[in-house]
Amino acid sequence: MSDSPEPANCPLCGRPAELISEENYFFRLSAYQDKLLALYREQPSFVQPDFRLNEVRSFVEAGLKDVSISRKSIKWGIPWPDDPEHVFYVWYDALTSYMSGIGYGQSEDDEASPDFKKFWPADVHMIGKEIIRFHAVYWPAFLMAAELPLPKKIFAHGWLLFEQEKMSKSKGNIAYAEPIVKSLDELAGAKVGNDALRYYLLRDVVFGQDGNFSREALITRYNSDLANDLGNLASRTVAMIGRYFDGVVPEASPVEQPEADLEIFASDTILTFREGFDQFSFSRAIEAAWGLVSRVNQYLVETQPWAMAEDPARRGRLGPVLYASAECLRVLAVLLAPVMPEAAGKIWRQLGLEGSPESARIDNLKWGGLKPGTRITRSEAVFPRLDKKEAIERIEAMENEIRQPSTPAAPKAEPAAQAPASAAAPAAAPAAAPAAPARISIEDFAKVELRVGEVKSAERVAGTDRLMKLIVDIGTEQRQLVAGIALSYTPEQVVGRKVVIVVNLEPRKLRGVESDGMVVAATRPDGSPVLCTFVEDVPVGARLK
RNA sequence: GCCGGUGUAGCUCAGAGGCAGAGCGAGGGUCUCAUAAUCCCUAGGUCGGCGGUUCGAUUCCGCCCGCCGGCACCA
Repeated sequence: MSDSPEPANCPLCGRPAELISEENYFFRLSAYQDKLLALYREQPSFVQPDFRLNEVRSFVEAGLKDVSISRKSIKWGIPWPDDPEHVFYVWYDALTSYMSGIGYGQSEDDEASPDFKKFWPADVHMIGKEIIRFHAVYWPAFLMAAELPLPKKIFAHGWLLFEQEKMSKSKGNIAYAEPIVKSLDELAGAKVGNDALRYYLLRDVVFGQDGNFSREALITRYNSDLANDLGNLASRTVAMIGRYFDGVVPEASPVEQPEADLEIFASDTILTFREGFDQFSFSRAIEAAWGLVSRVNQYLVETQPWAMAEDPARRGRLGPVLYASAECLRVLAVLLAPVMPEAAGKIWRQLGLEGSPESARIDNLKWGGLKPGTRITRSEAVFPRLDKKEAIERIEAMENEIRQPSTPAAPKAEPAAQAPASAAAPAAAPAAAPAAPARISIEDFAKVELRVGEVKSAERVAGTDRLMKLIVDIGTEQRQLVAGIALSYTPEQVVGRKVVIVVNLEPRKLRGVESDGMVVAATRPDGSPVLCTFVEDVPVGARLK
């Protein structure tokens, strides 16, 4: 078993781990170290963001161990060819499903599948940062071994933190999308919640890095960016065309300098926006779009179309000004369709356009697509303004409702820790099992000898974060053992404490220090340990059962 | 412990060897087409600390401190 050592208890379900040994097949990952390093060197964009490439590279440079890729003790799984006793184990088959899912290996001629030909090699694997190693190291090595083309890029996104903390089911600090979306929809009286959440996350979080979710920031963005800036721009533009041109889009010419400038600004925005999306810099792309929103609002104040309407001498300018504004809105609807499909559609329809903004491909987006003579229709606000306090309270109330034990079905989403749920399948292995916790017999339990011990001395193991060397009196003798408790305790805090010791565990060296036994501790959600203690006094050496 | 990143206005962050910037929030003003929205003005912040290079550093180098991430370690 050169695989990762198992913890004493399963961190997911808390059941004790069992030490077993069995024969496995291995993949010779060690043989690919140089080839992988060459890949990273020649194709630095293979792993993104770039700081992840550094991590991956240093992992590989530290030396690769062969990986176990089969199991004998598991019944389910893909059978090993020519050895029916084995099935493939997680990563090997999970990663392979990227290809089998699009037809690879489904016929004699492996590469004959039209889907496989069309989609492989993938342009990008979009994954969570916690599985970068499997996608940026194992997976290309597997593919090299099979002499298949590698995906062009692995992009690892970050995690979403909740008010600066990692989201965790046991802490109950998870932001579920559903109550947020529903609350906003209800308060606004329109379907704005989904768009608002998507906008907020893509705009506020630098994609690739960890982001922080806060309800207050969400509502602030909603009001200032969506309601005040974009929503109001749509409202005022459409209203003026309605009022001054009976709802018909006016002629675009004659164009004067301000309109010409605006057109250039809009065209630049399209380029910047596309660039941002191409590089997965969604926040930058959206920022650029809002640069245009501001620019048009500014343009309206500068040109003052409402004054033109009153002034016969300038009335001729009114049409081109409103046309330019409306055309910017159309451009924005196309750009923002992937971010806010609902709102983009609403703006599109208000402008009287056919089809949908999604169908008007960003690649083909150019100034001038709005036809004079088109009949617009003013309808309800795209993003009605919300009362911040009320909105936050509403979201919290709805979240609490969902957490009620009366509706146990509500909390779902297994990978609680990482918010943007990870793409591939590592969770499949642990997640598939917990349905029926395995029971052990009393005899099995009796094999574990637990005794009360008293800590006589304690010192940190130099050069480690968590290790502490303890001398513990277990009644019959004094034992030296190494415990991973230094994150939570100082040596002074544990000396003299009574603790629970597993005394009949095989001795093992940790960082070169002999450890004969194990201290029993619970694990907090953040991984820090809490020593097992007694409320009443117990004699040293007492056996637990 | 090793490796990498980061520390800039109340908040979120840009930035670049030579007058410190944006958005939000806050204060003041303006317009009235519009969702009490828009637009304009206002932030005097030791650009984490200490040294060094330089005519000149917040921007380059070194050390230190804080925070974040990766690896080792968690029997």
